[in-house]
Amino acid sequence: MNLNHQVEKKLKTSRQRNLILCVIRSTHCHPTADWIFERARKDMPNISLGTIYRNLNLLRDEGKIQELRFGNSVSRYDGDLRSHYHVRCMECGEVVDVPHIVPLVSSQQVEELTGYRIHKHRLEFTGLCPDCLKRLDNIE
Amino acid sequence: MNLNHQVEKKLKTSRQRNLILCVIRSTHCHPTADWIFERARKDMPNISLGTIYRNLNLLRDEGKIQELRFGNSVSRYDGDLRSHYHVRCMECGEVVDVPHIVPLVSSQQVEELTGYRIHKHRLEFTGLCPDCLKRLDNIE
DNA sequence: ATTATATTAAGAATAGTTACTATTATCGAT
DNA sequence: ATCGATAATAGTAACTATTCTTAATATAAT
Repeated sequence: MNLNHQVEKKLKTSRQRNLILCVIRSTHCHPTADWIFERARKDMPNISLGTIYRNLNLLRDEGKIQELRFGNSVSRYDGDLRSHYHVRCMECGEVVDVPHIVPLVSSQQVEELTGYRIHKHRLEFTGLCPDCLKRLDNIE
Repeated sequence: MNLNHQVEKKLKTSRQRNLILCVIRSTHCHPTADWIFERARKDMPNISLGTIYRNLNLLRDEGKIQELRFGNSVSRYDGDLRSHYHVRCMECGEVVDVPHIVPLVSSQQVEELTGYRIHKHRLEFTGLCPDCLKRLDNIE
């Protein structure tokens, strides 16, 4: 839950964690843990899936990557730390960034309406990507 | 994926499914499958958890309930079909509605920027509920 | 270099959910 | 009311994504 009133534990560097970070930064595809695992083991054949997950959580807690969770269960990760939104295709599952959209959401309004202290919000769009749109049009 | 070009299968009524719908409509707490299970078995002691899940999916596909998926994996369900947003407490997990907020999001803008055909969007807020806020203030 | 501690690989464990199977309930047509 | 077709059920097993455990190894501080 990391509310900043606990002492930060010093992380030792590890080749595995560095590799994982490189893998994430080298793609724009918002990869899943499994995708990262497959990619990482090309460079380091006996890295383990547990190591992937543990370090993804560490990197997320350190603030070096973003974890994206969409409706359908699997986590995806993003090396782009800037706050931005995503669209996911309901057919093929592809996830892409929504560029340059201004956050139109007033957290302050929500705080006034609910009494909650708002820390963040998530906005995600679901629809059909251009390829799937075309493909489905051809079928009908 | 239900894109409306397949034949709808006719559903038969069942006491279990009716009960599940009643349970969901009788609360505003955005219950989880497990909560619904515990509540339902008071009326129908040997209803099974599989029945709960199967019917939640059926009711969702029929459009009679909404499935809410927040970051942390467990699904919650909502009998209120009107499009509305939610806030979730990062401490206790409570989920409440954000009342009367107007959807400020322009799907059309996103379509223009990404080429996707947008079907829906999800907006959810995360923060601390009034109770947890107070409790945490007392600790410090 | 030695010591203390963090990190690892491997695999078992867990949580939430879905699938399978034999039986029972529902529904439309007689 | 009865029949035949098929959906729904309870109970259980299987599955998937993730976390935990453990013994061995790597790293940083002395």
